[in-house]
Amino acid sequence: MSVGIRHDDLRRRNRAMVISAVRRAGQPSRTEIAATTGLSHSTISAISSDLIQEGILTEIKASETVSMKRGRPQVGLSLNPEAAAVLAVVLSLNFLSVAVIDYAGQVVAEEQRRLDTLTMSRDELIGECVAIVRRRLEDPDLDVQSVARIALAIQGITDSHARAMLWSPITPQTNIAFADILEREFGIPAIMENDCNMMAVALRWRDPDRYRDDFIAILLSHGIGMGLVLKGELFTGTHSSGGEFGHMIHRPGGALCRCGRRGCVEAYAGNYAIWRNARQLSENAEPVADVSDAEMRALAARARQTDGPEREAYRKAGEALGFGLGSLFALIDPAPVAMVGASAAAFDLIEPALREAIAQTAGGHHSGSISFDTETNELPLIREGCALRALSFVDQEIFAPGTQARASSVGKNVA
Amino acid sequence: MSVGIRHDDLRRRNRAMVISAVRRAGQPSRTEIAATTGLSHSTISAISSDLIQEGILTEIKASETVSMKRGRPQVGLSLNPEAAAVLAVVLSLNFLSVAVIDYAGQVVAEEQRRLDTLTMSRDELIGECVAIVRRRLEDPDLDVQSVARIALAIQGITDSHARAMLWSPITPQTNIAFADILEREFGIPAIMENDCNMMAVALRWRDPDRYRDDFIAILLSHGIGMGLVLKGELFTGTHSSGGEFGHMIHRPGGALCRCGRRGCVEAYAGNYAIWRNARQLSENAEPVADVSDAEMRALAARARQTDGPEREAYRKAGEALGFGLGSLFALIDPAPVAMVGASAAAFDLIEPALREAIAQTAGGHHSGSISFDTETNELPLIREGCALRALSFVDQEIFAPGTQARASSVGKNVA
DNA sequence: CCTATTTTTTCGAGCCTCGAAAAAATACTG
DNA sequence: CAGTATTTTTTCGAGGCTCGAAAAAATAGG
Repeated sequence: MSVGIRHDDLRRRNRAMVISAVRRAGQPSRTEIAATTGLSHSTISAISSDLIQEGILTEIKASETVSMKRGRPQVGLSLNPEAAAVLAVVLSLNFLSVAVIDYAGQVVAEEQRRLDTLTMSRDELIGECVAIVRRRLEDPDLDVQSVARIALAIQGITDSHARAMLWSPITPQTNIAFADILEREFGIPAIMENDCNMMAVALRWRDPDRYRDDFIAILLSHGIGMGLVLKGELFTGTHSSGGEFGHMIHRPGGALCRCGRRGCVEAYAGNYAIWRNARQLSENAEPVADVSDAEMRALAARARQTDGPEREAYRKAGEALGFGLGSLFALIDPAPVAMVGASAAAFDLIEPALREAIAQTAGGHHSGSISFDTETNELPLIREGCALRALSFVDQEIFAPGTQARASSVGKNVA
Repeated sequence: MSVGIRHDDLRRRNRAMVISAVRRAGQPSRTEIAATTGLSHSTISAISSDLIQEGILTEIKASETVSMKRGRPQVGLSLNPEAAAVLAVVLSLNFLSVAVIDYAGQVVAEEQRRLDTLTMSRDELIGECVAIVRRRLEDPDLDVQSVARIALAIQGITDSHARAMLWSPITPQTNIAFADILEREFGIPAIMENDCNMMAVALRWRDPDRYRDDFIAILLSHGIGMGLVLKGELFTGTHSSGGEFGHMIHRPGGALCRCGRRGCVEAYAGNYAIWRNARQLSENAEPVADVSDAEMRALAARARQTDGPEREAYRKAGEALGFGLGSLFALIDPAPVAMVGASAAAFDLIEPALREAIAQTAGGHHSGSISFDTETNELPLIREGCALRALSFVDQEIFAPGTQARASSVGKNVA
C-alpha cells in the first residue's frame, strides 16, 4: 500500500531533484535548475546553498566562464568531485575489472585482470573480487572514507534486490550474494547488477535523445543478453534482473542452448551457435565454452565473401533475433534497438534476415522504421552504467536521505 | 524530466491517498486510514473533514455499527455514492453493454445489446456506442451533472493514451477514437481501454491477496488476450495497450492466425484454432469468424471422452500457451496466472501440455509452483475493471485536482 | 560613471504536517 | 448509577517548506 507524503519528504525529494539536475546538465546555473525542476528560484537558492555548504556541490569560478550576455552572469554549479567516490566492478567471462570514480563521474583509478572464471571455485571467484576491491581501497591516493558505494555488474541473472548473482554463464557457481559479501568485507554499501541493464543505463546517459524513455539494448556476444528501458525506467523481472531475451523460445524443442534447454534465441544467435552452424555441426552439439573474437571476425569475413554455411549461420541468427524481437514487440510495442558487443560488428550479416523475420510478426507493420544502432565494445558501457548506478545511489540515498530510509524509495529503477 | 514537488502538491496527493484508502478498505475509521497511509491523525482528521464537507465522503451512522470494544467507537468513513457517477461501456464481439455506477461502486443501471460487430460500418459501430450511452444519460432517474467519466473497454488494441481503438478482432474498422468521440458528444471525459487490462484491474480488486503486485490474466476465448500487472502497475506498451501475448510467435512460419500472420500463440490456442485442429483441418485453413460456446463445450466433452483429434487440439493449445508463457517468464519471471474466459473451463485439457512446455523453458525451474486459477466469465470482470478505472480517475483527477493538471500525474497506470 | 539587464538572495506570507493535549464517546466496575 | 478506564477524534501551537515580491549583486553598453 502506498504511503502518504510527509512534510519532511518534501525537502528530501527536492534536494534529490536538484542534485540530479546538476548531474544531468553538467554545469547548470541556479536559474537553469529552477527551469528544469519547475521549482521557484528561492527554493533552488536555498537548497543549492545548503548543498554547497555541505560540500556536495561547488560553484564554478566566474573567471572560467565568459558571459557574452548583459546582466549578472550565471554561476554554474557542478558536483564536487571530492564529495564521494564509488567503485564499479565488472565481472565477465575470464575478465575482472574495477574502476574508482569520483563524485563528478571521472575515473580516478582502474585495474583489470584476466582469470579463468569457468574453472574457478566459488571461494576463488569471491576471493578475486574481494582482492581487487581491496587493492583499490588500499591505494594511498584514495581517501577510503569517501568511498560510498560499490556496484558490481555481472553477465548473468541477478536478483531484483541487487544483492546476489543467481546464475551466470561465466561460472558453474550459483547464488553468490556478492553485494552482501562485499558489504560485510568492507563496510561499504554494495549492489549487484546485471551487465546488460547497466549497458542500457549507460546508453541512456550517453545519448538521451536517441535512448530516452523506451529502448532495447541487446548484447550480441557468446550469449545473448538484453537491457530494457520502458517508460524511462529500467525494466526488471519480478524476482530477478529479468529480461532474459536470449532465453525466449524461438523454436520449441529446437537447437541445444548453453542453458541446457532447447530452442532458445541464444541457441541460434549466440557466438557459439553461429560457430556451431558455420561448422555445420548438429544442433544437438554441446555448445563450446568460448569462441575468440578473432575467430568470430574470421567467420564474418568468410560469410561476407561466399554464400556458404557461415552466411547461413548469420542468417539463422538474424532470424532467431527477429522472431524474438517480434514476440517482444508484441508485448511492449516496437522501440529503438542498440546492438552491442563484438558480434554487433557483423550486424550487416544479421540484419536482412532479422528484418524479414520481424516483418512476419506483430511488430512487422513498422518493420522498416525500427532503427538499429551498433556498438561493438560492451565493456566501457557496462562500467559506465555501473558507475552511474552507484553515483545515483549516493545522490539519492546519502546526500538526500529520508528521516528514516523508506522502503518505497529504495530500489527505484530510474535509469 | 521529472519535476520538483511543490507545496500545494502535498495536500493534493494526501487527499488522493485518503480517498484511495477509503475506496480500498470500504469503511475505514480515521485511525485505520492514519495507519495505512502513515500520516498523522491530525492530518487525516483535517483532510477527511474537508472531504466530508465537500460531499465526497460520508460518516457511517453510529447506530449501524456495534462496537464491542471499550473506548470511543470508531466512526467508519465511506464514499458518498452521490458524489459522482461513471459509465462503464464494454464492447466485445457482437455485444455491447453499459452500466451506470455510483461513486461507491454500486451498479445503478445497466443495458445490454446484441449486434453484429463484424459487418457493421464504422459509423454504425460508433452510432451504437453513442446511442447506448445517450439512452443511459437520458434516464430521468440519473443526475447527468454527476456523470464524471465514461470508460469504454474493447477487445483489441488501444493506444497508450487511452483515447482510441487502434485495431480490434471484432470489427474490420481500425483507428476509431472512441474516447474523443464520446467526449465531444457528451462533454464528459472518456477513456478507452483494452478489455484484458480491465480484467487484470478487476482481479486485483477482487482478490488482492492472490493478485497483488505481479500477475498475469489471460483471456482464453476466440482470440487470446492478456492483462499484465507488474510491480503493482498495469503493464502497457510504449504506444499501445500492448501485452499482445496471443501474437507472440510460437512457431515461426506456423499456423495461420486470425491477424493474418503465422505461428502466433493464438493460431494454436484461440477457439478457432482449437476448432480447426479438432476438425483436422490444415493449419493454413482460414480462421472461422466465431465458434459458439456450446460448440466449444462439445469439443471439450469429446476431448475428455476419447483420445482423438479434439484432445490433440487442446494439447497443442496447451503447448502453445506453455511456450508462450515460458518466453514471457524469461522476460518477467514467473508469476501467478488467471485463465479467464469460456475456454478456461477446458483448462483441465490444456494444463498438462502447458506445464510440460513451461518445464522446457527458462521459467521451468518453478514449473510446479506456478499457480493457475480459472474464471469462466470474463464480462463481469471487464465491466468491473472498467468501472474501477473510471472511479479511480474521479478520485484522483476530479476530487484531488492539482492547481494545474500536471502531465506527470496523468495516465499513471495504478491498477 | 551611469543605466539597463540578468541572476541570485532575502524576507514575510501562507500552507501543510506533526506532536501533545484536550475533548468526545463508549465499556467496565463496584 | 456514577465514576473510571480506554479508545478515537479534534484542536492548537510549533516548525518547516515553498512561493512571490522586492532587494541586492554583478555585468555589458553607452
